[in-house]
Amino acid sequence: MNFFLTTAIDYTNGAPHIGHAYEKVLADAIARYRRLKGDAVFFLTGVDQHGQKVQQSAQKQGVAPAEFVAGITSQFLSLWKTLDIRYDAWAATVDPVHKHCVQAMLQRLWETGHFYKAKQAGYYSVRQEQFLTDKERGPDGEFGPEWGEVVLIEEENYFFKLAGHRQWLLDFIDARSAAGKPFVLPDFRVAELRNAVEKLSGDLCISRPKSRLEWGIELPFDKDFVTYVWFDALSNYVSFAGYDPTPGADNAVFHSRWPALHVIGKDILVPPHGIYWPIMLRACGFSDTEMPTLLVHGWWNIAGSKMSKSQGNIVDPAELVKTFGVAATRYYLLSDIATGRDADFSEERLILRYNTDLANSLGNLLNRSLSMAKRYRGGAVKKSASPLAAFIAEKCAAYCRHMEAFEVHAAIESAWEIIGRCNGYVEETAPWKLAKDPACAEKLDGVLYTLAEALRILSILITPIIPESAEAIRSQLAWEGSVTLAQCEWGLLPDGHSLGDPVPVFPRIESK
RNA sequence: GCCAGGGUAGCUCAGCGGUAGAGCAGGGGACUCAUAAGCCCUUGGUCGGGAGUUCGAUUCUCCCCUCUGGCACCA
Repeated sequence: MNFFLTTAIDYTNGAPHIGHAYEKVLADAIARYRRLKGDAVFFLTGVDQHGQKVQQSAQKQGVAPAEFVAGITSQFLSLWKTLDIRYDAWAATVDPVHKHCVQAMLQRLWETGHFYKAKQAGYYSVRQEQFLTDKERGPDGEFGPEWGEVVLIEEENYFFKLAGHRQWLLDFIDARSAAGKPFVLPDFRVAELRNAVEKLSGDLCISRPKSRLEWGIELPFDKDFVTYVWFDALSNYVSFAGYDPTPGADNAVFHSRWPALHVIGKDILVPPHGIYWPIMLRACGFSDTEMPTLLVHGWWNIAGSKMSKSQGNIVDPAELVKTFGVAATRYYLLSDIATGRDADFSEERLILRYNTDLANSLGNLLNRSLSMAKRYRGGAVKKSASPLAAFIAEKCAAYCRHMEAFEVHAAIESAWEIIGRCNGYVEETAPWKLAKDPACAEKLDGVLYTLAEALRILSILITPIIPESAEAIRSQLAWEGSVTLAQCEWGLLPDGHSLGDPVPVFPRIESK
């Protein structure tokens, strides 16, 4: 089965923060799970490099936009490497492939009458170089001093007709929900989107005159304009998957991938992904069955409040990895938040979860198991049946169910129930006592094999969460078999298999 | 103002008609294979406030307070 998932593309105007990192880690975990399952995964992520703010920031630094963007982009690329994000394609919007696709899409929609040119009048901040809406007005109804000089200007722009699609979109959203395949996940966000669609009025401005913004993709039908924001950003999901918008084009490769699961933050559900995107696709001729699904995640708050530059509470994920390691960072981001909801970030909590779950529970289980196998049997295990096999199979099934529903935190819990059960099993069977009594030799063999097998299976289950550590565990188990969900079957460790030496995979973080 | 979702143990949250659960933190214990890890037991809550429906409500209904999103509006 083919599985296509994307993340939002990050705006290259500033350094990545923990929110960017969370989204990619979440998507990566889902992608890795589907690979384990045997799906042909196409995982697309990238950066949004055009636009006003980039142009301004570049100007401020006295460099060309392309150069500025390359610098920030490299920060993202290096972070994804650090975090073990394994994507299949990289969407950078300055890419010529993307540019061609966007222009072809614009041309097609222009020719089919989805755009019109109109005069727009409004309050414009010269300093910020943007139109202001009533939202920007202060409590006194005036535009605050942060906007500088505000003038009323008129400007011609191109608009995308949205209003005519309102009823279709409502029906589509309802139909998907009724079919048990909500357009938006978790489904509590469907109501929020529906609400917004109900109130949909007016069209979408899709251009900026070059006199005001040069750093963008030129409209193919009017050289004086570049396209602004959404036709540039959203279309990355199709342009980098091989889509050719030209009517009648052969899109076999693209269609083998599409439709996608878009992993996005709650801030960009309404209106871009929930309204503009499906309408853009429809205008391009996509049918209802060719519409994507949106997986909307929540935010990490810092000490209860939003992360923001002005509050100076931005958490740098690269720094986090440097201090605590990839495993601690990924594990924390995936386990301490319920998909779709918000959570509170704290380093204390990260350390706690790491020490409790990784070092004490899983790490110690591996360490004590290998140590006993080595001490009592020279590292060799004898294949045998286990009283834990059924329990483990049950938890594997629960793990899969949760992963399929993108409830990664719940899947992690299922895996950790196996660890808890194994640690309890060690206490119940007390191998150190069995080892003293030659009559218990067979029983001891059974316990040691059970622990080794459980750890082998666990190493598969945690692969999507902490791939590097999973590999380290397999290496200590000296297991070189393939790593797929099918390998979670009990009893694949051969009779007489020789385990490796115990070395702590998750050294405790000692905090003062 | 409107829509949605919260307010349950010190903390993070689950439960959702029969007077409450988990993990972590706190307290106690037995053990020793292990990263002073693991295991067992345990303290702890008038389930935001009020009214109603019910034999019975944390769980359903209504009102209020409060938090979080989204939308709208105004001088």
